[in-house]
Amino acid sequence: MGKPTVHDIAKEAGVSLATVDRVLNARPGVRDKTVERVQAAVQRLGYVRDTFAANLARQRQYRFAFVLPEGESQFVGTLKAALVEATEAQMAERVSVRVVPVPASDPHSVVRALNALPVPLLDGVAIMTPETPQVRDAVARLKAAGVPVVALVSDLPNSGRDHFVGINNISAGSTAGVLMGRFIGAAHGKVLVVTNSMLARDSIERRLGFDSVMAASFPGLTVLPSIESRDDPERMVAVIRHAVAAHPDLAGVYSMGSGNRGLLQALRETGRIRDLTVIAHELTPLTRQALLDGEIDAVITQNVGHLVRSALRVLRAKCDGVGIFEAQERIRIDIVIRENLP
Amino acid sequence: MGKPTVHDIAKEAGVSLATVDRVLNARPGVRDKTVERVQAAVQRLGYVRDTFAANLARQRQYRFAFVLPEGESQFVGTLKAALVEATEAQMAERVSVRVVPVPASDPHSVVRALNALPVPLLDGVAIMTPETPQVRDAVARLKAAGVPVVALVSDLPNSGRDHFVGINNISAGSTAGVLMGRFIGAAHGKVLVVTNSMLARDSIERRLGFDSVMAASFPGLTVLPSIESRDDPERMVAVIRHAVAAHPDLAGVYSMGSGNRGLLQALRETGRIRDLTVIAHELTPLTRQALLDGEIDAVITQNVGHLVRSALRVLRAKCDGVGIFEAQERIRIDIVIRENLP
DNA sequence: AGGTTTCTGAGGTACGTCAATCAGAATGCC
DNA sequence: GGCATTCTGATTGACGTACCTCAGAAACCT
Repeated sequence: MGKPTVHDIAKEAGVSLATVDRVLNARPGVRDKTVERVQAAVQRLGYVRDTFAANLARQRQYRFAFVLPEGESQFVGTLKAALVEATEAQMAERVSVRVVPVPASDPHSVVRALNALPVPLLDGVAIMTPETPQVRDAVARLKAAGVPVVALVSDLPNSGRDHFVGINNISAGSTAGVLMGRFIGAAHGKVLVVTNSMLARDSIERRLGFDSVMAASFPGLTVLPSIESRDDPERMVAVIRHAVAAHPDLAGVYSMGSGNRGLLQALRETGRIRDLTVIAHELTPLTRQALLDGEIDAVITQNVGHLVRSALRVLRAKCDGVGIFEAQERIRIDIVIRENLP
Repeated sequence: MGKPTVHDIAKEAGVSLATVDRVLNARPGVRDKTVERVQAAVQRLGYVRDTFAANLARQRQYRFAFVLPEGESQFVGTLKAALVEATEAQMAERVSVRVVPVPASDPHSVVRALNALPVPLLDGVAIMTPETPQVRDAVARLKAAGVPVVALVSDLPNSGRDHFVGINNISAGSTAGVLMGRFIGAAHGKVLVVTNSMLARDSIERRLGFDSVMAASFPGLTVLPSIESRDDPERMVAVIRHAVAAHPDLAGVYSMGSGNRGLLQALRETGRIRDLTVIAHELTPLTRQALLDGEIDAVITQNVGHLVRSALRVLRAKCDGVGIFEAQERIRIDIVIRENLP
């Protein structure tokens, strides 16, 4: 015989359909003893709610908002593309997504945008912004309003967010460190570390992981203090030029954040890009080409497709009050070299 | 207003519901001109079939069989576990899976098992077996009977399988090669390559990729002829012991297939496991522990969760006659070191 | 015992699609 | 024009669950 339905449960438990429904949907008005009887029947028959039918009957709609940094970052661009692709594929499953661009560098605008979200028309929010106390408060407000919230790419701990979809950046930094040390091979040399901003949580954590590995496993390599480009390509070119000139024994460059365009351009100018071991983050058209050209040796990345699909799955699960399948939601730290480019 | 339904399409096209249904489900009995009218309406309104309702009404059942090698291989074990996990998660989506274990080394039994599949009760088959002409024929028979077939892990080209779920093993070998060369660092040395069988398609392809990279990029390193363990741990121990003794300048070991237990044990015995750069395939409890212990330097793997989920998605898509979302189904070649262990 | 509150049963409608029926319209053919 | 054939319309009943109402049963209080 086929899968058990609510009717079978009702018969098995010796109660009516209405009672089974009340128990399954945690509605009030059922005695504890009866609840137990129903749950026992569910167990015995191995009943699983038919999500197709349930979603149909419930007229469920998943309206999500993705709060993403505006601007021309390639990483955010690929993320958005993946989001569009994923939502198109899920349109048949009643998922609709609205992207809310925010100026990530202006905390006030971010908070204003978060507070301006049309809460009653939203079933979930994914947020990718730097962590500030005000953002934490805004997230807490969303949560209080009953809207599930996931942090995307960069975590918002202590904000009450339901879930973090992204990688462990300390591990990512350690991974970069090991590759850097082993790829350089030489016993001695200097390593340059660049990022757009050391204020971002990601960069701090990556540097932490990177340093600990370098200190522990490659004591002969000297890691220079972080250089910040502050989202300014010209500044990047200038500081790189200076650093390369100042350290003739420079062996590697670790780019922790965005701004790879300026970095690569600057390194090309020095004429030493091929001799250096260059490791960057996030696979984008730019870094992909640099990998193919042999300018970048390895990219540490997270699959944007997984990121958005995981975020959507988690938000849906939170809406349904269902548990999530942890193993599937763990975003891996991908190592990409020319040979395993996807 | 909400999403358009079949009723809206009917109104828009000026036809009845029945006609819309016939067009949508490619049933006969509609004039070409009317078909076009309906399709135009679908386009105009942006109608997308509600899969929840469709699957409910259709009483769709996806009954799949996974033909997997029997035996105690850790990789197959993790694959099975992932399969169980995935099907449990999809139970609510009417997917049921039966695992059919076959003695992979005996082509006749494999073919017998394939031919014994209860075709009328099956909606799709995933097959992970070595490629032989008889297997190709059996797959062709399944296809002829209208059963979608996907090849899993190891491809079955020219068999008419609908899809291959797995990695490009030439690239996997190249990836291993680059890591081997760069991790060794030294200009000279020997590299041992071991596998259980050089008859398997995977091993041949991996060796191909590995050799081409080593020859092109690391000419100082000498790659020794492949050693086959033939699934015999004792033989593995013996040949490893011999090889290590014969080549004092051995710098690395590349394990292309299974049999890592015997390999690690043999290498431990020689006392040189820490000095050697060891690269293996497939992340299993064994290789994971070896990574943590610093015995293996890197593992090239494919995520078993992705493998089975992709196989299930593709089979479902083939059943529904729907296209697949290529980007999501491309299985990546994962590089795992201690620091980015998932 | 009476009344009040808390549970439960029975029954219905709806969700969007599939699948089937049957009658009627349009078309093609001679 | 008559007839057979091919299309089309209108209608209906599933599918499994959600959610609502209303009446009646059971338990609880004084």
